[in-house]
Amino acid sequence: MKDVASAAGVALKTVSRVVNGEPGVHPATAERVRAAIDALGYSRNESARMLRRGRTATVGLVIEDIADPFYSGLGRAVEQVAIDHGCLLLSGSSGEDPARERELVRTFCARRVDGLIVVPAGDDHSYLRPELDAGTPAVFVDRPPGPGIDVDTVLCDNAGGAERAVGHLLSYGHRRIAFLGDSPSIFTAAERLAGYRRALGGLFDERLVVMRPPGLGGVRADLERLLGGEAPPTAVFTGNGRLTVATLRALAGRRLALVGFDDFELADLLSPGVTVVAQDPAGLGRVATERLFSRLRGDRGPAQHMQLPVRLIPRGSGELPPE
Amino acid sequence: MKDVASAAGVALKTVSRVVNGEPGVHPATAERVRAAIDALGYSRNESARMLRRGRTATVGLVIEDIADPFYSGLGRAVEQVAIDHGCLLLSGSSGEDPARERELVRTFCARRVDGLIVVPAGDDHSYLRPELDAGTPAVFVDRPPGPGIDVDTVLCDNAGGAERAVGHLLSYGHRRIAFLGDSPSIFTAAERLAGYRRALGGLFDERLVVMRPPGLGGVRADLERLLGGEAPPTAVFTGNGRLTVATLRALAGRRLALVGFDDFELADLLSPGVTVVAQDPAGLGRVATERLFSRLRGDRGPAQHMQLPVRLIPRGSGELPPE
DNA sequence: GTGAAAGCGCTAACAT
DNA sequence: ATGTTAGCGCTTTCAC
Repeated sequence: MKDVASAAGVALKTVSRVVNGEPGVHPATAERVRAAIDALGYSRNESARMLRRGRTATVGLVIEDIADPFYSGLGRAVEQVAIDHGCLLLSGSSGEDPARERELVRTFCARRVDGLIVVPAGDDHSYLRPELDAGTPAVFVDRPPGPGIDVDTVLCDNAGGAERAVGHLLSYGHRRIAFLGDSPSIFTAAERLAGYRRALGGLFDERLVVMRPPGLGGVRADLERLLGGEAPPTAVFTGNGRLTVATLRALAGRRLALVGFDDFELADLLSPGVTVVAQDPAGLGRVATERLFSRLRGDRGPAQHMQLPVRLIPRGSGELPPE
Repeated sequence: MKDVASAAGVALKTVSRVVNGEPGVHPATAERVRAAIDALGYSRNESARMLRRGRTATVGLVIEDIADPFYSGLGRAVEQVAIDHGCLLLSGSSGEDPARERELVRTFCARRVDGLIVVPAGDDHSYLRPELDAGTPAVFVDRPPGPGIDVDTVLCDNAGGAERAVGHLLSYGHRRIAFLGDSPSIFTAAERLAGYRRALGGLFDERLVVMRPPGLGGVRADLERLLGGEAPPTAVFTGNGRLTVATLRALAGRRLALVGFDDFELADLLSPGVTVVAQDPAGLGRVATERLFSRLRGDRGPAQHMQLPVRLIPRGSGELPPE
């Protein structure tokens, strides 16, 4: 920049004005400066700019795993909104590990990101208190923060969706409906269990509920046990996309009514097509990031808690009759 | 930091030493400093550190679309290697738009990323010359840079894979094998066409080749035209994952032998299972990023051009006999 | 073992 | 319309 200034025969500040498109520079001078910039291949050092301005034009995104289609769809939407606001995205995967989540948030904050979008892995977020107090806004997506942290949240209607899924199966005559859910420590899994239970009412039978992390081996064994027992289920409700896929693999062609939470590519091409309760991952990301930017624009109102609707997509597997 | 120093009754430099774990600080002093840090909730300002050190501990990743499973798998691997080296990831999607690719690279360079991993969208990368000369290493993945830019590349064996795919269909008795590829301006599409052609030799018939961007409408029409013509193909080779899926949708259950380039989730659950030539997206990302870090470690050798193998996974659709 | 001073490259505030 | 000065928060260099 110093070089550009002397090459153009102006002061530093004038170069700064030209680079930032600030008014009050004579067109001829501006032209001279631009020529010097091109000749020297100068580009503004954003590190210095950030330091001086106190803003980094960066949003930090902590998600579970960018390679998971649900989260990559969410991430893409976050990226798009960030770019629309002139910000770049610093991202990291927590891999469902609270310590890693915390480490990522810490690192992002040390880099002074302007704001955070977090899909939390843990349930203690007291470590965020200082950052929030220091004015770094955070929006939690897909899952809420632990107790005592009152930030904006954007969730989907987990319980309602589960209720719809199970209601759908009930309406097709099923009375024994199993639930294969993720670990109950995960917020969404617990919510979906609650919706499942609410829909079943008196039909609820805890022997038909299995909750544990996905993994084909486990799902296969669980399914064999359920189907081999006395009074086996005639339908199954799977609590997330990975469990749905694992269940389809484990079923290996056996016909069993199934509704899954989360839509996934090719669900329509399987036979039968897989009936799902579809969330809108991109919508979650978009709404959350817009919320973040309205905080960055100065919104100091109380924390907002938004819930996005889900929709049931019948494709065949959820409309199979009992036995 | 100033506050920490005065709270602990030491100089700035001593705080700096403690924060960075540099030797030469009395344990008692260090303890006092650490106490002050905790009390004040201090955390090092990385922007300032970056400015001073000239290194940002950040890798820039430019890909086509983070929501595409191929690229999100690649991105995850890049992230992992970056983290293993203490770096964070700044990422952006180009959406197959050369201008956007260039803009992302420019922005990343202005932020002084230590290095770049690029899946290029365009074929003119002369804009990278100044950055490369300035010492910012770049590794191109999945597709090579345009002419005149000699950087490390990590590609997969596109032509060889296509040859394998078509050879597989030939060995099952097919003689009229169509190729549905992406736009020929895309490097991988052109390479796969070359492999297809090489495998067919004298059987090559340009009327069986359609190359254009994916999109269900187009694929459906192309397929109808191919299958409705005189001497229709008995098999089809699809040039990437999206085209494979679009083709499966367009086929809507009609049996036609098919081998696709790129593996995808659930390919094994369709009936018949979809035979594919599988790339290793995570491998591409990992190898490329390791290459980048060896450059950052000071490797000044000539540009390396790596090629990762692909493997054919027979699942049924590629083993269907003609008609 | 510890500290003082200079400066990374930029922008904000205040001249001119 | 343009320039000068100070300083963002840190690390580096060199002195103690």
